[in-house]
Amino acid sequence: MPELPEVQTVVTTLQCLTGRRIESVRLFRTDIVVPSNANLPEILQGRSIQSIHRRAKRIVFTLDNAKVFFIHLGMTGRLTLEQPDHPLLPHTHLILNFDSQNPNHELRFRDPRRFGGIHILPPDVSSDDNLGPEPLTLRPAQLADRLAKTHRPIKSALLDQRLIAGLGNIYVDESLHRAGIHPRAFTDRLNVAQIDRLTQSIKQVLKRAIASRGSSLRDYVDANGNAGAFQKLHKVYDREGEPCATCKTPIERIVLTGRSTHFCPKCQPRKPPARKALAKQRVPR
DNA sequence: GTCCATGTTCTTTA
DNA sequence: CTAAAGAACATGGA
Repeated sequence: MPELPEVQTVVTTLQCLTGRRIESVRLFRTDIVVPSNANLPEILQGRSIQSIHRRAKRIVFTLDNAKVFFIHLGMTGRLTLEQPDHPLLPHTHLILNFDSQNPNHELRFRDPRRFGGIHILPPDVSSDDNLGPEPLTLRPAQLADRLAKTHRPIKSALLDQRLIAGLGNIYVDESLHRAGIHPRAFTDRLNVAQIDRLTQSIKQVLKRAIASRGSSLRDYVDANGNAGAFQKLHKVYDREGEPCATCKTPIERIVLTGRSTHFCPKCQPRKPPARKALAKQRVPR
C-alpha cells in the first residue's frame, strides 16, 4: 500500500502531532516492535513528539529526548488519527493518546498482514542503514553510477531500496513507462540519455503522485482517512489489456522478480531504437 | 479452493 | 565468495 508518495502524504497529515505529549500507550502486539526486546511503552510514555518526517518509505519520529523510532507500513499498514470513541478495528496493534487539544484524536496503527513494524533506533545511529538515495533529489550521474555497478533488469534494480529508496511496484512501472524503457532492459546497458530521462521521469511521476495524495488501489488512506487519487492517472499499473494512453497499444503484464510488471510494448521497446552492430562474440577462448 | 496483493528479508541457486 | 533469483512471512479479497 505505501510507496514514497503515500508515505509522504501520511507524514504530511500527521504534522498536527508535532509538539504533542504522549499521555498513554497501548501496545496490543509486541511482535511488531523491532528490536523485539525494546520496551516501546516505556520509551514513548510522557515524551513529546519533536518532529515527524519521511526517509524512503519510513515515517521517522524524533522525540524530545532525541530518541528516534520509525514506522514502516509494510504492505497493509495504516496510521490514522481517530476519535477515541471510534470502534476498534481488527489488527489494531498500537494506540497513542496525546495531551488534549482541539482535535482530541488518538493515533492508531493497524496492519493486518503485519509486514510493517515499529523500529527503535539505537542512540547515535542514523536511520539510514543501507538505504539508497532519495529519488526526488537524485542526480542522473548518481543513478548512472549505481546502475553501472549491477547487471539485472532495470525493474528489479529500481525496486532495490539499497540502490534507490522509496520506489515500489507502482511507481517503478509508471516511471519506466514515462521514460520509454522496457522493464527487462539491463541496468548496465542503458545509455546516458536513457538514464537522464529515467531520472526525470521518476521525479515527475512522484511529484504528480504526491500532488494527488498517493494511489489508493486496495485500501490506502492518509492519516485523516482520505484516499488518494493518483490511481486514476496510472498509465500502466494495473491496466493490463487497456489501451496505452499515448499509442493505444494494449498494456502488457509480465512477471519480473516475482512481481507483476506492466508496460506498453510499443512505447517501451525491448531494444534501444538506435541499434546497429550485433557483432558481439560470446566466449572468446 | 485458487490466485493475487502498494514490501522486505532470509535462503537457495548460479 | 558474490550476485541474483526465489521463497517466506500473514491476511483478506476477488
